[in-house]
Amino acid sequence: MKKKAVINNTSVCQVRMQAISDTMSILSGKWKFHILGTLIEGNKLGFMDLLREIDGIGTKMLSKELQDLEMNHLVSRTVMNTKPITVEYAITEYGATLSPLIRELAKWGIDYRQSVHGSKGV
Amino acid sequence: MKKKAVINNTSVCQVRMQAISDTMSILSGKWKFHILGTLIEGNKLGFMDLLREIDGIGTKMLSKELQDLEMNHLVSRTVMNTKPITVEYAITEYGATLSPLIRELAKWGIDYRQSVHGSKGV
DNA sequence: CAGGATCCTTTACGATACTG
DNA sequence: CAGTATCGTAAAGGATCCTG
Repeated sequence: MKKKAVINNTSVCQVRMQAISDTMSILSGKWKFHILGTLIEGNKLGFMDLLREIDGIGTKMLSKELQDLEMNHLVSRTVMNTKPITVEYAITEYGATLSPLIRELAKWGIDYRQSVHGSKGV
Repeated sequence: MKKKAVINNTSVCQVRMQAISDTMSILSGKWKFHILGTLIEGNKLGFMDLLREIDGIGTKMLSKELQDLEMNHLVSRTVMNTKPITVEYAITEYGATLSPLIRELAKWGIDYRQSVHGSKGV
């Protein structure tokens, strides 16, 4: 009985850790959350729009991260028929399932600032 | 009018990006979510317990990440009066505020597996 | 405009061995 | 048991320049 409980708990942990690893690997790096968050706000943005909105990112990182996100079906990429060509990036329906996570991430960060500013410790 | 709206939106974005950066920097690295998740499940674990539960981590990373987390008041460290000494790590009340975030992270990872296995694409 | 190619620096991480 | 010290590798990220 006890042994079984431990085994179950262990496997539950394994599942959680695997899931967290998956999410982290897909959203790894310094910029993906910023890109996704920006695309969730204002849908349909050009490469340059993103470059301007996301403070500090360069063209190399932006294009690389966008490719990663596109590969995982989190953002869509549409080449417009203009001259010179422009590209529109947008969040996909699937990518939008990350909204709660990103909201939590931002919320916690804001609360953190408050807890550091507001009181002394903690 | 229009200009003001844009400015507001921009500053809202800046706040979000700052918040996300804060959270990411505090929870950076490969292991912090795993450590926190493990401590949230079973409270009060020893160094070796964590080493066993968290698959793949080594002593160096574990001790370093635990120090980071302790500095940010997310976990507590208690040296027990045993011989040889043992140490108990636990999640703090403040660290527990990360539960929703970690749950979301794990949930999304699980859903992701499902969407990859279940159907072909997306 | 959108991005690829190149080069370079920094950091993260891991393995191993050692200590109170 | 609970770490620290040392060493080495790999990956991430940034700056700059170039192209269709």
